[in-house]
Amino acid sequence: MTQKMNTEARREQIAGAALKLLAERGSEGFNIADLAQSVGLVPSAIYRHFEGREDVLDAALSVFRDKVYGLVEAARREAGNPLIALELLLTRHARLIESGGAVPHIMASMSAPEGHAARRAKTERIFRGYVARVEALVREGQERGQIRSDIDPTAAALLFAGMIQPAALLRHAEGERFDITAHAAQVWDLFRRAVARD
Amino acid sequence: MTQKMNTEARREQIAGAALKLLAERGSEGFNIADLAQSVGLVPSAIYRHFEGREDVLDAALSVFRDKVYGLVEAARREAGNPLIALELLLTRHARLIESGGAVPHIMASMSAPEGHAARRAKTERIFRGYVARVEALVREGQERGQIRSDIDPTAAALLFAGMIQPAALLRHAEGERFDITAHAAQVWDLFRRAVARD
DNA sequence: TGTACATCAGTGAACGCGCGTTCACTGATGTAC
DNA sequence: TGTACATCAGTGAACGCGCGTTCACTGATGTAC
Repeated sequence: MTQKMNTEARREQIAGAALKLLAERGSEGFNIADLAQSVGLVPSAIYRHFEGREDVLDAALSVFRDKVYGLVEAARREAGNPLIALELLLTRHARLIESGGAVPHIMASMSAPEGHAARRAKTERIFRGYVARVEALVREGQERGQIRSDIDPTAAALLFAGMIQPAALLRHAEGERFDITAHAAQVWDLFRRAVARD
Repeated sequence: MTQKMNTEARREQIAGAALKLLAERGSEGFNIADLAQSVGLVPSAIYRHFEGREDVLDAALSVFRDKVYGLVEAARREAGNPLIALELLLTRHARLIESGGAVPHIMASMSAPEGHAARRAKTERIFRGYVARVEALVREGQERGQIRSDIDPTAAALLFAGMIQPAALLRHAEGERFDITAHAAQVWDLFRRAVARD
């Protein structure tokens, strides 16, 4: 028998493993049997800690949310100003995708209309929260005079969010041959030229 | 009994209906029973015209490809110059999403790693073909002096592809309240400023 | 133009696989005395 | 510190539903004569 763990620790472990599987295979390919195996358990053991598949997905989404929001916070904290924070954030997104984080893929897969309505709603809430945080950075940049004041912060934030999305798809398609970090740098130049003052 | 049709006509009809369902529900939510019902047939009748579910999805992807490539061609043909062609293309993407075309959603759903490898490969090929066409427009713009020559056409094309993607997600989340056409106009301003000469 | 026949799209019942979920049981862990 | 007991995480067999797929049959359509 696999080593026992108290249910809180197990929940966290399972939710983390679920997010990893989700990134690799999407919500359609995600199944309880593989999840259980990835943490060294038997499928039925999952039900000691979660009510069911949907409950696991919900927990994985929470882990995802904390991770992504944490990325924004870290960038804001570490950078001296909003524009550099955005650049740093983009670089880290690129790195996350490179290491298999598959952020856009998770977003798309979880917000797909086939799933439970609650799951979709939560995914969309997470996305809106992300956009709102980027928007706040843009506003701050405007106040500090780094970003042109005639720009709509929402539009800029959505453009920012879209910068890595297509690249992630290409990355999947072409694998190693596609250099996502180099791409991020080039697209950042374009973005900067679009929004920066001067 | 439903009116008989020759198999070629039925195939086209079914493939079109499949694409519509795909846009509404994603590949996970797509099932043979609903597809059959949407064309007024019984599930088993689908197998008169297709080898199986995967074959239907393949046909739907072909319809999708022709539709999207057709959009690019039309924009190029109707516009006087590359920059206007891109603007026109963006507007039409926005309109397509508004009317439920769900382009980004189909891309994401069909390229998800859970499906048949062949299906994923085809989706990625379609996407690359799309990017290549936009890239060609960018190059043409550079030759004509409309677009700055120090810009990497691939980066510009990928940025272009990303412009409507996040908006599509928000559109799903917020529904009518989110004006995708207005968003497209704002983001176009940003894009134009990033790539246009002067 | 009318009749006989072949073809083939559409039907509905049945099958079977995958997979999420349940349940009675086990045995490890930690607590009470 | 040692023993008895309660708790609870982990197990494996079994169930059942959804859904893609098969198959023998039907009857409409179009062609040959």
